[in-house]
Amino acid sequence: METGFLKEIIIKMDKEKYLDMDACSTHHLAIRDTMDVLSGKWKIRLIGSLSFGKKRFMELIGSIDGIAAKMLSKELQELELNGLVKRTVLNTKPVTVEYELTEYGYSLKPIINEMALWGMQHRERVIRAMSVKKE
Amino acid sequence: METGFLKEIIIKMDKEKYLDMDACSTHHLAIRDTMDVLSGKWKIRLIGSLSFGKKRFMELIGSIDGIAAKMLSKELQELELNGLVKRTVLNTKPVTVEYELTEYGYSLKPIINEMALWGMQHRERVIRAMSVKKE
DNA sequence: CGGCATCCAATTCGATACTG
DNA sequence: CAGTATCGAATTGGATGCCG
Repeated sequence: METGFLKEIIIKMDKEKYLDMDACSTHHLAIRDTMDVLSGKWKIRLIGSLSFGKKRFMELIGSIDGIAAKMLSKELQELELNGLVKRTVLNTKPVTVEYELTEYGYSLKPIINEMALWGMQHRERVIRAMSVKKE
Repeated sequence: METGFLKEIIIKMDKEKYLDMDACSTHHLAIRDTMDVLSGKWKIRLIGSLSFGKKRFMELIGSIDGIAAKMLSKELQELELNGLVKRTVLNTKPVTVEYELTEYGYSLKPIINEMALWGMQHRERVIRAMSVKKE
């Protein structure tokens, strides 16, 4: 887990990115990076939940309806790999683990706000289109 | 295809979204909407390519290295369903089809810029972490 | 409690062949 | 030219059980 953070990303770099830029759009690699970091069924909700403060593993399971332990574990690890989340093991018995957003995690705020704004506008647009369709 | 635009989104609405908001993060549904619209292996590159102007189907295949006709067709349809891309069939023989970004498509610009910015910073962060690791 | 291993289902992606 | 159809591979997500 020590070197995993780098290893995984290096693999991605070598595999299909960072080398085959075309002239059409020079930013799509960086955009994909961002999308990849946020991709996964639960990551947005996870970040949302942690944005209100530290939470333990079971608290997260309770606060995110429908998530299974395996997925929670997996997506937390991915967020941790990318430095967005900090994991702290507490000296209790049985073990307790606390998760929290890092400062770097909070740096996603502008993007997330942009996406929330556009998503809301998009939904309104869809609903408007629906009511037009009905007439 | 006439009603598909609405139908697909309505299905999504009924299935798992728009109803189960929790108190933790009230925006994650809208954020997911945005992510869903941009998800897919080629959509970002497609938008990037079309941001330089109209292109025909074969031009897109030529400008986006590695994409197969099936995927191009599929992702163009999804973008069209969401109103981001306009499709025009020209009266030629054989048929020619032109694709272009709509005004609405260009409304993604703030998000895409935000994501490109964060993605670049993230990559720099990773590279910096790598060189630290080497020492 | 906080996971991991295993197995299974669903979705996504790609290669190839075919059509008006 | 601009697709569709079909098949198969790969990735992703979920259910269950085990373990320290």
